This record gives sequence, structure tokens and C-alpha cells, in this order.
Amino acid sequence: MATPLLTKNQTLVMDALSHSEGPMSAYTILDKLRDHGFRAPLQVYRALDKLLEYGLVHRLESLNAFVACTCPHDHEHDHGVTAFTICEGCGQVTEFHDAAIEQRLSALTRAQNFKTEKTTIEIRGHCQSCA
Amino acid sequence: MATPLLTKNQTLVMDALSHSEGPMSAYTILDKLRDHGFRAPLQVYRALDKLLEYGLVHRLESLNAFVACTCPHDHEHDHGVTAFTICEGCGQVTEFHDAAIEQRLSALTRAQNFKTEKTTIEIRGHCQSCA
DNA sequence: GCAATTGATGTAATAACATTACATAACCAC
DNA sequence: GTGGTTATGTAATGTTATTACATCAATTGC
Ligand SMILES: [Zn+2]
Ligand SMILES: [Zn+2]
Ligand SMILES: [Zn+2]
Ligand SMILES: [Zn+2]
Repeated sequence: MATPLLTKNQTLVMDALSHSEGPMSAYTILDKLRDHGFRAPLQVYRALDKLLEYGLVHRLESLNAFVACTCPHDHEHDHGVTAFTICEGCGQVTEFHDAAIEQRLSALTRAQNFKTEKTTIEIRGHCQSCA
Repeated sequence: MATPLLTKNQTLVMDALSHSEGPMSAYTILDKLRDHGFRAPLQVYRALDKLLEYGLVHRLESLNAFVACTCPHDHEHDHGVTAFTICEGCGQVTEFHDAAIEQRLSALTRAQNFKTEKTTIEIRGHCQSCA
């Protein structure tokens, strides 16, 4: 599916995430958007749901936070497995993709007849600068 | 480090998790242990912190829940990378370990000079029975 | 045009998950 | 037994996410 045009709220949330240095929680996004008329968490969560669905945003499960996708591609096709390094020092998040990991996980899940719907890979630690 | 003897509260939480079919949230554990004198979330979170430290329990980030470790070994050495399949249908969680995944992730993080402290791999989907 | 449907939005209330702060008790070393 | 450390009890608060219900806008079918 091609990404549809974003609504006003979706655009506001997307812009907030795109211009952010690092990941933001839903409530942090809410605070950033109060000047633009946001009043309640649900406005953020609803926009995030769509942006996640379109593949424009990723959720970091270990942080309860969200980041804009940094893939070069146009989001018209599936991401496959997305992985992240997350620096505990500076908060920097780096998204990466690796076919070898994907194939290996696929082989392992196939072996237990498990049907994968979503894969989370998050690596917490320290980046080069913060080591 | 050898696993020290567990305190009363740690034992209660460990037993609750061990005897559970699937993962439990901290508040679910609290409810199960009210008859044994538990009154507040902190009693659960403190016990969980230690059990996580000892490697007897794992936290599932994508569920905000906890499971007893199912590794055969005696927990006297490091787990390495732990991965989970999580069935959305029946809640079944399967823990597994794979050297190939571990080595590949290690190579990828080394390439970005990232120092890994904790790796989360969680695969959501449907098990054979629930497919 | 106008009813019916669908998707998006606004608002309030509540639920679910986790931590801070402070006091007390148990344990161990000396 | 004094002092240091770890474990515990309790209350309050902070953070994250959802439910429920009303309203509004765009689209469709007639
Ligand atoms: Zn991406
Ligand atoms: Zn850093
Ligand atoms: Zn384990
Ligand atoms: Zn299942």
C-alpha cells in the first residue's frame, strides 16, 4: 500500500519526531504540540498508530518511546526486520537492517512452526562517544 | 557470581512466576501474592530486580511482563543473548538462544563501535496451535 | 439535495505500569 | 552492642496507555 496523505495531526506528530534528536515518549510529543492545539494523549496515540502502520515511525519497546524511521527507502514496501542500537549515555538511536539476522531468525521460527508478525530487536549500551 | 539464596519475597515472586503458564505483569504477581502478605507494587518490583540480576527471570519489553527463565543451565554463567517467541493467541512464550544470531549482532555492533550491555529480541506472532 | 457510512477529531475519565521518599527491621562484621 | 549494609513496609506520586462517548468532515448512494 502506498502511504496515504497524512492528516493534520499525523503531520504534526511526524514533524515533531523528524525534527527531534532522539526518541520521544507520547507524552513528550504531546507537550511539544500543545501550542498547536493538542490537549490529550489520545491525539498523539491515534496519530502514532497510523504512522506506525505506514512504517514512518518505529516504537522502541524498551523505552516506551517512538522514533522517525531513518530508512532511505520510500516506505512503499515492507521493512523486514528492523533493529536498533540505543545509547544509554546520549540517547542516540541507530536503525539498521541485516539480511543474515533476518534469515537466521526466519529459520529458527520456521523450525518451531511459529508464524512471525513482528520482530523487535533492541540493543542497549553505549555508543562510541559515550563508551 | 553464584546465585545467592533468595529472600522470602524473592522466593514468593520466583515461585509465582515458575508456576505460571505464561508471563505475568508486576501487578498480576502482586495480586497473586496478596494472600502471602504483599501489599504494594514495590515489593514485587524489588524482588523482580534481584531475580533479573541473578538471571532467574526475564523481562519481556513488548509486554511489560516477566517470565521465569527456562534455560536448562544453572545460571552460574552469563546467558548471552536471549530471544523469545510470544504467541498472541495463547500467550505462550518460548525462550531460545542462538550463537549465529549472537555472533552476527556482535559483528554489527562492533562495526559501529557500539558497546552492548543488553540485547532484546522478541518475536510476536502465532504458535503452531494458534496459527 | 440528503441520509447513510466511514474516518478523523475532541474531551474526560480511568486503567496499567513504575518510581520516589521515607521509615523500620534484619543481618553481619567488628 | 555499635555501625554498616541489605531487605522490607507503606504511602504517595509519576509515567504510559486505553476506554467511552460526543462531534465533525468527507464520501457514497439514492
Ligand atoms: Zn525504518
Ligand atoms: Zn552515546
Ligand atoms: Zn533464560
Ligand atoms: Zn499460541
